Amino acid sequence: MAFWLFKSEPDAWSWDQQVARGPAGEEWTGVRNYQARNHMRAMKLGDRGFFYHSNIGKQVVGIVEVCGLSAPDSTTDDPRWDCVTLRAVAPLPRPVTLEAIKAEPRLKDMVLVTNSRLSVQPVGDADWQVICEMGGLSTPP
DNA sequence: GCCAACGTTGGC
DNA sequence: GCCAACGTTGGC
Repeated sequence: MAFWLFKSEPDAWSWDQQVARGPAGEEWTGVRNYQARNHMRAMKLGDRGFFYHSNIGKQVVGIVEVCGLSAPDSTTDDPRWDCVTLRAVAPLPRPVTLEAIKAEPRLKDMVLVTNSRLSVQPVGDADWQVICEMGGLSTPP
């Protein structure tokens, strides 16, 4: 299983809204960046991801699961853009802030730190564990 | 609100 | 194919 990180401005789409969608999930529309799209195309059902609030909060707030493979993005007619479908799995008992991530030496190579503009990014297995523990999940769901 | 970093576009 | 101009993102 692979791990990812999805960024969203809570003004546009928040963790609470994601949770409200329930097990059916919601299409992760609006990505207009090739790198981010390619990551979504590489995702498999059951892959897990962090849900990160950018701009407001600047913290990882929850864990999502890929429940629909990459498919044409319904919010555009441009055939270049795809999106996956995500469902909420669990909130982090203690959200992990960008500040805390930057302060953790083991996370210095995270894409979130090295390329802050990429909205869908891969997360290494070790980094996943570290952030889950920082967030209060000793056993990731 | 500002601005640096980055990605994309389009003229040549 | 290069690169200047432009637009967007996102931290501060």
